[in-house]
Amino acid sequence: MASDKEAHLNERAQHLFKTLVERYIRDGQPVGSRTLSRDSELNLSPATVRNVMADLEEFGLLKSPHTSAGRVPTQKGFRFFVDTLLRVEPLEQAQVAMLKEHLDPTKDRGALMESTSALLSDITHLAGVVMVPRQEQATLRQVEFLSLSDDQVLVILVVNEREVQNRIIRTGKRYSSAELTQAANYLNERCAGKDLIAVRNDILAELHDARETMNQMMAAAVEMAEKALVTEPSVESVLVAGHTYLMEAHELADMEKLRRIFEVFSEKRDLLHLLDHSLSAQGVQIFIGEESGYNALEECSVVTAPYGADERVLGVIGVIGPTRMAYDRVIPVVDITARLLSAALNKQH
Amino acid sequence: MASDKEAHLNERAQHLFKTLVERYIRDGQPVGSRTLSRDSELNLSPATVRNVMADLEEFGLLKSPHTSAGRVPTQKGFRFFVDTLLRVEPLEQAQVAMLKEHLDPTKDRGALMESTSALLSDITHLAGVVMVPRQEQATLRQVEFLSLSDDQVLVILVVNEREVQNRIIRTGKRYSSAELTQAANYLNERCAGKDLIAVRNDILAELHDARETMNQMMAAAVEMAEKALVTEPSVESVLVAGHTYLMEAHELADMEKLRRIFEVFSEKRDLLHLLDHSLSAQGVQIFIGEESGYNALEECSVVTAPYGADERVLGVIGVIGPTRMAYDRVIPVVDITARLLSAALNKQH
DNA sequence: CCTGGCACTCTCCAGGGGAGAGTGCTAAAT
DNA sequence: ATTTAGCACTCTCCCCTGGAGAGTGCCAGG
Repeated sequence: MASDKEAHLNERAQHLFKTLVERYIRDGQPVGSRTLSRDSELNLSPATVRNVMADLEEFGLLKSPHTSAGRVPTQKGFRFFVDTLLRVEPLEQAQVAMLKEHLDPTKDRGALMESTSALLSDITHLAGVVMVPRQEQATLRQVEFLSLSDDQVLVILVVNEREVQNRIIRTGKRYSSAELTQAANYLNERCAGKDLIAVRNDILAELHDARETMNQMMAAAVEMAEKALVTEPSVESVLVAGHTYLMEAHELADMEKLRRIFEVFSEKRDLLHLLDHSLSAQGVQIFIGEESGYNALEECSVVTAPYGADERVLGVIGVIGPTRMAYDRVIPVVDITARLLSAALNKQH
Repeated sequence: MASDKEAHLNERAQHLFKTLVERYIRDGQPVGSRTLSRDSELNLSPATVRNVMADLEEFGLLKSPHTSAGRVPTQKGFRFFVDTLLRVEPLEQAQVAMLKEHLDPTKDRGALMESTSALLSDITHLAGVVMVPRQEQATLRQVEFLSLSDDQVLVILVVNEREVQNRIIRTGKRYSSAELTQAANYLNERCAGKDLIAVRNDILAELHDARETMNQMMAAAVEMAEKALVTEPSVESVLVAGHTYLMEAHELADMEKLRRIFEVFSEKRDLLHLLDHSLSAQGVQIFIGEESGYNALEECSVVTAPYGADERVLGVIGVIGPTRMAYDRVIPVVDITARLLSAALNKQH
């Protein structure tokens, strides 16, 4: 078993492997035995280092691009490095302060999310992504109806204290503005403070149980609430910033590869699906290469962390960059940013 | 004078130039005398064609990448081609139908704008951009206030019939929800149907003229209206779609050029500024290469058209792609799309 | 005024070394 | 038994070269 063998990697091999990966992350070029023997402070001859490297290659942690080109970590190698060798640097105080300043709880949610993705990419020089809260976890605060034309009504929902959603629904008949106000009042009294899902279930139950006993006003309220709440969460639920940083990455210089990566960014569906995996995780999660499940990202890594408020997970933030990224710096950035974002959201009451 | 000389270009030279540009737009490769003599149906020998080409080069309409590589239109050449030689093809009926279907007036404005940029890029295989209406030209329909915390109030503005804006303002004191409702009623009665700018001016005038005679309620209304309306128009006022198409363009294969172009897309300010120029134009406008005023776009062309509703220009749509683009197809697409978008917006009452 | 012919120029590509980097293996040293 | 030095070997990279191909400019003749 490979994992057996890994367990048998002696101290020295691990140390050499670690310095090799660190060197590779710095320079982006295959590391040879001579370089490595100098870099590691073990005073070993290149020949000895070569032997160890051969072993590491055997274990699948290293590979060489070609016969005489030094060695490069494999994906498995990066995984091993991240899991057991990596020691992250704590974030500089100045950067924490900077993050705090920008993640100002008085901003509305949209602005907070924008700032977050921009911050992530600015600090890490990678692409920053933010999955914004899904609507299901939204508490209704107030609802407002406004008649537009014959059969169209504009619905304004205030949810989660400071977030406004609006949508246009088609109703069966024309409602007067008095009727609309009444319906809104009815819903506000009855449902304010409830989760949107709960509201919807209530409404459907009502529709089913008491159809005949409903008065005109309730009927209107029910019809509109039902229509307004079935609308799916807006697809606009992923933000990407700074993808141009990826164009500087030497290992992604191939236009075709890059195009496929950018296409993942445009296809928000895929990105959402990817971030979904991290929703239930505890803290920072790392997907190396193919682990993300997307061919287009086979030379990329994704570092994510969930964020939330009131003990409830709301969404995921993260960073996408070449597999060869400075994990020791990126991980704390994503981690702290998620915490500060959560804190900001928590203060929004 | 160059323009003098251009005027003296005889029929034959113009014809040859036109076919050369068309050929170059098709293939993207320098056109030689032999090819051109075959392509033009003039039955001229390559040698004759060469003489004409030498003249055209003299006029600055053509240039050759190097001694033995055929010729390519210059920016000036493209300008001449577009201005006086180009004959646009009318759009296929199927595509018009497709556009009509997607530009459905029952969508809200945001969705319409999204669709427009997506359609532009899908049809032309270039980057589609849409400048969304600036807020100044917004008619207030209804306003709503909601108390958030001690000194924060959520303001919801319904403008232009079906568009909802919201922002959070800080007030000097805490208002009760009764006060807020009163203030909202006051404003709704007084200002519904007016332009936001006008509303703001009204409010400021009121503040100045009658400070002492104002009652409590009016004071609240005025304070909030003032705060709510000074907020600048959202920076989110440019949409870009399909920029990955540019990665397929052979002449933009250089990563550095491409990065600079993509940076223009990210810096919405620049893009806005560029589109601003077209706001006052009548119909389709074309910027070739440096004419756009951005170095990053020196190998690109921009084709724009303003759109609007009720005789009023609201914004600009357009397409950005390599200078070598199929103008005869792109121009009508941008033109018709702008018209259909305007029509859709007009129907939104 | 057009055309055929011709010398010329320039790119592109394939092939050939040489330099440099790095490896694997073996045999000696510790 | 592990480490090391030495050596042959294998790649890539780069530069050079030479030939093929494409296209040009110019000139002289139709």
